[in-house]
Formats: sequence, C-alpha cells, structure tokens
Amino acid sequence: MATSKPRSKRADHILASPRATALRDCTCGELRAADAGREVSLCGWVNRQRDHGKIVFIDLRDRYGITQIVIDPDRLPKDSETLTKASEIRSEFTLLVRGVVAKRDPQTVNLNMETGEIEIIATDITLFNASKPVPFPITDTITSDESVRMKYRYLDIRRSAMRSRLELRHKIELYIRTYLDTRDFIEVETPILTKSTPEGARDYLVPSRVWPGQFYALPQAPQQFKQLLMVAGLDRYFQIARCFRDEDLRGDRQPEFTQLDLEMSFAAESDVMRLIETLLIEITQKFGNKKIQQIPFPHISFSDAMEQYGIDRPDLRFDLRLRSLGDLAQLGDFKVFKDAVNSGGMVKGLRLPGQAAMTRKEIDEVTEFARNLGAKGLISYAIQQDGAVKSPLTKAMTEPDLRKITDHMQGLPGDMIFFVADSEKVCNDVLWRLRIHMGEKLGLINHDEAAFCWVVDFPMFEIIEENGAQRYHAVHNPFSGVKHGHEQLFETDPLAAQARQYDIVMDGFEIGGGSIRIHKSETQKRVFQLLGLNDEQITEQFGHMLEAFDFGAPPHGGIALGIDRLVMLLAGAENIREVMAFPKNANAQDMLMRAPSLVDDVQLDELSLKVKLPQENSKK
RNA sequence: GGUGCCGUGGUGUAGCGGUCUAACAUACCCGCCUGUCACGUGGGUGAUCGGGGGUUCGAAUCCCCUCGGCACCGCCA
Repeated sequence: MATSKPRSKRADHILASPRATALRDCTCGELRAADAGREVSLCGWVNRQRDHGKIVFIDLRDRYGITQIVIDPDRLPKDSETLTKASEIRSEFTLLVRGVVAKRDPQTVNLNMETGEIEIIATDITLFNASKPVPFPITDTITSDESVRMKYRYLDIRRSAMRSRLELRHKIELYIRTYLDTRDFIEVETPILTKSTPEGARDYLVPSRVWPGQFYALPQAPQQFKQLLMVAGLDRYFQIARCFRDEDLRGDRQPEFTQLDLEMSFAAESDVMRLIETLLIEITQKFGNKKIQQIPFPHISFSDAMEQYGIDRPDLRFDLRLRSLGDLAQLGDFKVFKDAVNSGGMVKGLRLPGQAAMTRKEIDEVTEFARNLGAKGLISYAIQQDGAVKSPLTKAMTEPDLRKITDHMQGLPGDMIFFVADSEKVCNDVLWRLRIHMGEKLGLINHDEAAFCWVVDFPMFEIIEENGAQRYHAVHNPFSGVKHGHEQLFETDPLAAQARQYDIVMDGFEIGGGSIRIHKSETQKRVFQLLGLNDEQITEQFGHMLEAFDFGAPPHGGIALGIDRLVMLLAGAENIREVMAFPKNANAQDMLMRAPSLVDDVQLDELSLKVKLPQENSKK
C-alpha cells in the first residue's frame, strides 16, 4: 500500500491512517504539527465544550486520544450556523467534525496533550447523536459507586482507565497466543455444554430440551478434554478458555472467568514450569510496571509455605515469617499455651521487627483484628531495648524461659511478637492474614515489585468433612499424578503421598496451578477409589477417561493460569471486575443486562422444568 | 447462610440529637464573555437525607427491621 501514489493531500492522509473509515480520515489521537494544513474529518465524543461567547472550543475524544476543535466565526462563512450549533453541544455528544489542521500559536500550545501542538479549525460539524447528562463524569479521577458504574458499564468503559485495562488484557492474551504458537502449541476449542462432574465446585447446569430431565454442565475447566487431546496425540494444546463455577463471589472470583489452559505430552514438571516462568517473566517485563523480585522464581514446598507463611500462596513481597513455638510452649505455667497444646493444637507467632513500642490501644486493635478472624485472643510479646520482655507470659514463665522463647523466635531488642495459641488451622488462618495486614499497615509491601514463587510438594489428599463423615479430597484435582515411589503410600498412609503438582503464586495470589497427570488407568482408578467413589460411580462418571488411558495415553501434564487475576495484578487493579468488560456483582447478577431473570412458562415447558421457589424468601 | 463497612440533589462529598425550612463542588437550565484547555462570570432548578418502624419535646444524626452496594467468613483452586 505504501507504493501507490497519493492523488491529493486528503488521499494521502487516508492512506496514512490505518484507522480511516468512510466517515473519518484519522483518529483524535494521531494528528501532530507535521499534519498542519491538512483537511481532515474526525469522529468522536465531546469530552468537554468551552463556549467563550463568540469562539467555542470542543475537546473531541475517541479511543485513541483527544483533539481540540476550534469553532471560530472569523474563519467560518458569514451565514454559517456552525457556531450556534457548537454552542449547543454538550459533553458526550457524538460528532463528525470537518476542518483544517492548524499549528497552535506558541502561547496556546498545551503540553499536557499529545495533540497539544495542533487544533482543528472546524468548517462543519455534524451531530450523530446528542447525549443525556451522564450519570457520572467520564474522567479517571472521580470514582463513582460501583453499582452505577455497572449499570452504565458502556459509559464506564469510555473512561481511559477502564479502556486501557481492557487493552492491556487484549495485548497480554495476544502475546500468550503468539508465544505458545511459536512453541508449537495449538489452540483448540472445547465444549461449553458438557458433563457435570462430582469433584470440585458447584456446576452451572443447562437443561436439555431433547433429553427431558437431563442436564449439561458448563465446564469448570477444560481439564478432561485437554487430557483427551493428549491421548489424541496433539502433543501441545492450549486454550484461552472461559470457565464457570457456581460458587459465591469475591474480589478475585467471578462465576465465569478466563483461564489460559494448556497441556503438553512427554513432559515433566520442569518443562511446564520453565515454559510458564518464561512467559510470565516476558509478560511482566513487557506489560507490567513492576520489577520482578527474583528470577528464577523461588520454589517453596507446601509444608514450608504453611509453616512460614500460614498459607499455600505466600506473599513474598515482604519478609515477615511465622514461626511455631514447638515444645517451648510447654515452659512455665501459661494456661493458654498449655491448653492449646494439650488439645492437639500449637502456639505460633509472628515477629514484627521494631514494633515493641506499640501502645496498649494499638495492641488491642491488632487483637480485635485477630479475634474477627477466629482467634480466641492474641498474646503480645514485646522485647525491650535491654532485652527484658513485656508480655502476659512474664507472670507464668521464668526469665531463662523467656530468653529461650526470644531466641527461638529470633527476637531482637525492639521487636514485637504476636502469638496465637489454637489448632494448627486457626493459628495459620489468623497469622497469615495478620501477616498481610501488618505488612500493609507497616508499609513493608513494595508495590513496585512482583513477587512470583512456585509452590511444590503438595500432598495428594486432604481430609475433609462431608455430612459429618470424613473422607479424602484431592488437593488439586483427581487427575494429578503421584510422585515417583509414593504410590505405595496409597495403601499405607495416603495423606503422606505427594502429588506432582505445582502452583504459581504472584504477590500472594494463586494465579495458576497444574500437575503432571496420571496416565495409567489403574493408578487413576485407585485415586478415584481413595476419593470415595465406588466402581459403579467411577465407570459412570470417569469411564471414558479410564478407557482413553488404555489406548496408549502418553505421559502428560499442564497448567491453568487465571488470566483475570494476572491482568488484575499487572494492571494494579483492586479487583478482577476492573479487568472484565461486563462482570457480575457480588450477588452474581449482571446489573446491566439484569441477569439472571425469570423466563416464560413456555420456555420452561419446552425444557420439562417446573420452578419450585424456596418458601418466603423468593426474590423477585 | 453469617459478620462488617457504606447508602444525603444527576455525580462526588460535608453535616453525626435542636441554630438543617440540609451545606459545598460539579453537572443541568437561562444570561454575559473571540483563545480556552477542570475556561471565566451572573442568576436559577434540583435531595425530606435508601425504605419502614421506634426512642425523644425534637432524628439526616440514636436503636431495631428491611432493601441495595462492597469487603470478608462459610463455599470455591
């Protein structure tokens, strides 16, 4: 296209701008001083209109920028109505402006604008559409109530902050596709209408018209399909896939969300991890404005993460660590500690360097915070400059005992330690949140840093309580492979068996997880049995997988990355909704479309469905 | 299902027991203004304080219920 000769200035410009359309020659973000003299037409929304009585300025905005339009009576025909028209224009009107690009006088150049050296001397304005006063200003500085933003999401997205987050998301997804394509991964679409599976989250169900009383389920992840694609010999698959889970929402959880799902054959942990680590490094360096704390990403075992951070997704942006007191909790005669240990629990502490001078009031606030998280209380332990300890413990313990505790906790003069005495679960639950809370409060978190880590050595199973009975539950998913030599533990001590699982954590968020899978039907069957499925259930629910494995399934493994969470973190957004065009509110409703909604009885009849509302609290 | 925070003109906030017949900014409407760029300037419309009940001589302000939004727990990888 660069070879064809422009016939005129105007034609030249049409060729120059790839975004020219039948209605416009260029966008509101691209004209510069060099374009002076050109006759152009621009389309966009009125960002602001300034009426000076005789002369009128309009800042015209589109996705690409803002350009100032000048409506000057001295440069219009005498009988032109353009000035009158311009004076009646308001914010968010949609216009077509024809005019001539002019260099601004040096005094009137606006260095805050990318197009600030020029302006368009309008010759004609066409109004595509007027706008009612908008429910909130289309600016980035003013935040409006989120319910209003959601109801008028199409206006919210006009704001450059929203728009640039969606652009960022697009760029990242495009980068991922290219990255994987060059490594021979192919993107394969898998069904949205699929089969309900027992493990995992609650399914979204879709009734079948053709098969009355039967249901499809929306996929929680394309897990089984991607494994079947490996059996099919596709070798390397990926998909930027929509996933659905009918569970309650959080800031980082939506009922439908997007995963980068991938799987590769003849691969070990190191292959998947290297692939993803390189991808994450490139994406962060290219699109994020955060420095990666450590390359290569550190690996932390599940048990170390739980011991030192109280959670399997540690936020490594700051270096506070938890430490359990062990046998030292038995020293002296401190009832709270002894009771916790005697009832099978433990004592665990969080050391806050240099915080010994916290006031009574501050300590009470922290204690209240811990109580709200389920702790019975918090035992403070302040180490004075002279090494003496100020703590409720002093009444029940000797000075040598306290010294042992100080040493064990690696306490230094001036430090404050908070102890929780409870079950291991409560200790960890309270302390990991307290750790984050204090990290934030004390300004220890470096927000310009991205801290990635791999969490490995997960157990295969955990015990969960279901209807009063205890049973095994897969920590990751029932397809995760078991570490070499750990199969025997299935028969002796299943909880000790470790999975070939790896989670990728960024800034304390789990942004992905995967595993090398089971590819032997016998092993897969044994896992299902341990998870409490009988032979009939195994055949009914997973027979197709077992059968597939028996047709020469290759060793394979993969990972799924939470795209929404990743983009959220790279964009520095507060929650996942900020990086989704049309998210749902905390009650899983679409505030713009007003979904979910009632449907016609005719539709229900076709599906052989009858609605039975819960008594009393049926929501209209 | 539970806990917490929030709910004042279109929007963002102030007021937190009487002086509130509710203040400020912005938006909106009517004027004036030829160089602004959050234009300026004069005037004007607009909320009974999410809804209901209660306490009190008196409630936007205190209490209870309820609705809505958000956060968190349960739930969920």
